[in-house]
Amino acid sequence: MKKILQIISDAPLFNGLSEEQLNDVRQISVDKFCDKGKTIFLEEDDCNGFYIVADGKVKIYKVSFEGKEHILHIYGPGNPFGEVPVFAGRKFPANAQTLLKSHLLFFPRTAFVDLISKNPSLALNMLGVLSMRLRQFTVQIENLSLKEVPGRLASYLVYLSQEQGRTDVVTLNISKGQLASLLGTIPETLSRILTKMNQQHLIDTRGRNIILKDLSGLEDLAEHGKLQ
Amino acid sequence: MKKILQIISDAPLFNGLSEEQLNDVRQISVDKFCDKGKTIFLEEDDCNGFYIVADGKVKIYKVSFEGKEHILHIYGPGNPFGEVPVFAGRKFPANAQTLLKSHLLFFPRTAFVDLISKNPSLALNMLGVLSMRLRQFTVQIENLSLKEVPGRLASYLVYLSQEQGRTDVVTLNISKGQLASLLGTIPETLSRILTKMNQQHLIDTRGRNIILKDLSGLEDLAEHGKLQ
DNA sequence: CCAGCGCCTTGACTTAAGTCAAAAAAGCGT
DNA sequence: ACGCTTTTTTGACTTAAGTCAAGGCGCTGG
Repeated sequence: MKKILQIISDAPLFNGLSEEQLNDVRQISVDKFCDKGKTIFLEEDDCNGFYIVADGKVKIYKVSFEGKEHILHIYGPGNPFGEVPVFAGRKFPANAQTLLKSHLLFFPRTAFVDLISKNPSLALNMLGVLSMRLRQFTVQIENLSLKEVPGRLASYLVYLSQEQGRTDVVTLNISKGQLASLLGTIPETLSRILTKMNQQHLIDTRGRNIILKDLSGLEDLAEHGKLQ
Repeated sequence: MKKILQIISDAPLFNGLSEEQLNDVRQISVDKFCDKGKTIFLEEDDCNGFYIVADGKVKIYKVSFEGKEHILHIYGPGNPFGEVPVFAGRKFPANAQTLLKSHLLFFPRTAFVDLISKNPSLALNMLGVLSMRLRQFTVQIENLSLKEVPGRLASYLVYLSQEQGRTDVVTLNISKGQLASLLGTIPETLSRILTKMNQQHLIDTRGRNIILKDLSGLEDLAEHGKLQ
């Protein structure tokens, strides 16, 4: 297990804080260990703080009335989540559950707000985090409403390629079922589209490894939003 | 034209600031007057500040490769927009255009960041604004991916009913074409669904006035996401 | 090595919603 | 009130993607 102070100082949210400020942050943090599949909070739950993933993986998701699930984010080490109700409204806007055995840091609301009030750079960091989220949501909404599923998948593959720094092959770090939910579709549809992309020599799927045979073709598809 | 200081002190973003702080805010604001249909900024434009609507109406929207438009927000007096790149990334994530002749206040990036650093309550207000936006986006994504168009329309009508404080009738303050774009669909589809809702005695459309004949039916539809 | 289980794929079918085209209705300035 | 534009509606048709059901693949553990 990494030292807590190390985890905190590695998190982008606390970037550029002084040793002393980092220690203040550490003081208010509370450890929380969760097994795989543990629900951390549910939409509409009252919130008294937010979390940072120290280790493991967490999904943030919405569920429809019929029980269909749409994954909004999957967060790994260093990522904060559940901050929205700290600053507005008090209730979580979505659900959170661990995908792996995880170690979380919990930051109580009032203590954290105090800290922010005293540290302008922490406030600016948090504004940066929320702004990045808004940017990502903007892209997600664009994808959902202006692109078809093949375009969304292509966007995701291009994103993975940048994320993983490779132009030849990418590795999915989630199951295809979860990927379908992240793209706003269902496993059957995703599977059919992967098959089509194989046929068109855009990619070559080898389980969770996807060989990018035509990256510029994928970029095109991500841009235009339609297959063929 | 309302006095600028009045506009500023009425905006939620500057809620609870002292007289002196409000004056500081005023000092850095720059007036901008726009005709109807004026593009304020385009996605990917470099940003050197954000805006608040003093008077008029502004749409924030994305455009697909084929030119199809999806409206993300429509903002009226008191609403800030274009804040994301002030705190992260520097480029606007979407486009902004006036829907009416409008009066905007522009806040230059560096001066505003200075102000925030000195005023913790301003920082917290801004965190609140961004958090509310994230909450709204979460709902939008839920609507787009987990509900069908009738469900989204019902949600919007219920929202309008709360907004306007009436349970009997609501008034659209945008055209049906714009509403279609806001709901992530096209005018033809929206028109057909309005007709269906009329037939099912959920509503009665009278131009831009919509009589809510069965509000609990609409709430049901908004929840379940399917018509019939 | 095989059984059993979850994950993924495939097939046949249904359906919500988009496209294209045209008509009807509503605004708007003169 | 008139002619003009813009917005909204309607109809016929196409299509992307969802549903339901069955089968295959690849694990892990006995």
